[in-house]
Amino acid sequence: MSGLRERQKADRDHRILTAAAELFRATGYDGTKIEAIAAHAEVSAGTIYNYYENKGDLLVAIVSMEVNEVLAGGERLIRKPPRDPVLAVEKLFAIYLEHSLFYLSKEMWRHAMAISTQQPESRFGRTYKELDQQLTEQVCGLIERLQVQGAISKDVDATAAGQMLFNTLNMMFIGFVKNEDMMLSDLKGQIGRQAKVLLRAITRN
Amino acid sequence: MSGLRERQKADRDHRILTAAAELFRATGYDGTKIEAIAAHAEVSAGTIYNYYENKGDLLVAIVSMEVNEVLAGGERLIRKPPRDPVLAVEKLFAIYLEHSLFYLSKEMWRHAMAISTQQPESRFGRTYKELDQQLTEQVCGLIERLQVQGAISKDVDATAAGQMLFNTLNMMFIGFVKNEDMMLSDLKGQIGRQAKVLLRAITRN
DNA sequence: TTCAAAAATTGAGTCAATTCATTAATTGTG
DNA sequence: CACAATTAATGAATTGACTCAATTTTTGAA
Repeated sequence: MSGLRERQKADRDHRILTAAAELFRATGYDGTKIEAIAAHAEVSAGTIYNYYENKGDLLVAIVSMEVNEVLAGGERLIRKPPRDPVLAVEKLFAIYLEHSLFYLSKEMWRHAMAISTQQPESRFGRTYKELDQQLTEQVCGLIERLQVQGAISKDVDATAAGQMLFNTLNMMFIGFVKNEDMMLSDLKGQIGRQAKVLLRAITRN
Repeated sequence: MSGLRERQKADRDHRILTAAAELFRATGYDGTKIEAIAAHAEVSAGTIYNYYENKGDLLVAIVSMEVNEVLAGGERLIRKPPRDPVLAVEKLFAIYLEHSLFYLSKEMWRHAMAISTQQPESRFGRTYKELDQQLTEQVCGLIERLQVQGAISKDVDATAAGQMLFNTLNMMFIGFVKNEDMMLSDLKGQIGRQAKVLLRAITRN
């Protein structure tokens, strides 16, 4: 198999994605013309549409990389989480947040979020939602794990608590990417403060 | 000085806004061409741009109406809230949610949210953020009120709790407008479930 | 009433994403 | 190797938001 055609395709795909990632970062999402990506990738504008449905679709590939790496990191933590729920959640969220700007700029995140809201039924929207769900499940998983370990009361609705924590993270993260001046440390502080309210209330003492 | 010019301006503004609201609802945001709004309002496309910065700007006027009416409703409740925190929050959120589709369709909400994310520093973005903050403050206000009334423990960080509750509402509402099949009752159920986790934990017994 | 300044409307023009008919490259078969 | 079928690249054409120079309307001072 791996014929010339397939190699060329993979190569073009890679060139397009790389060019897009570079240009989005350098000149912003709106500031990056499809023609510019095409020129950078040494293909024609039309060709890009053979590989991606539309401009926004180019983003989802990058978002997916980001989130998948973050999920893997989270999985490692959950295997043996800190006993203290506040600490455990803090650590999980730190993994998420510290990786969040590795491939994506704040501006790119803003556009990714916006598109996923605008078109929840597009390929982009569905993929984004799936990634979100995986993250939510991971947080719920941590809460359950802590319940099993006896750190959190068994009476608590772990799924509801996990969702609430993830929602809080998500909302604050949205605020973070909307505000260019906000630092990662500010964000962590804000999330920590709110998560504590819930976690203290459900921690067994 | 209610001269001819001013009356004409107010009239045109009204016609444009009405036309936009009608067409957005009927044919969707993307499906509504500026030319169509102009034709409906009996002005030229160019004129619309003397009244609104851009297409999205037309949405913010509608969102503002919606949220301002909702805030007024909330204020009335807070003056004498139900003693039980779960009930009080449930009731406040019900006011918000039941009004939410009065002027705006789900699709319009999706676009409003998307634009406010995409361009947080635009007029639209800033207005949207302000409305959000007012709603958050109202929820925090309710929690404080319940603390004063002795229904919620004084140890609790009322602002953090209020923000967390509003974030939960907001995230679930985003999910609601992203899912055309979801009913208002489903949404209320989901929010109630999550809010209860926090509220039960901080209610004095 | 007249008319110059001020304010507003107009629609043709620009710009960039996306589409699609045409052209070109690759493949597998005889 | 030749060549028909398949697959993919191309760029000119389309579409729709937004701009702006030209034109029209309104104002109010003389």
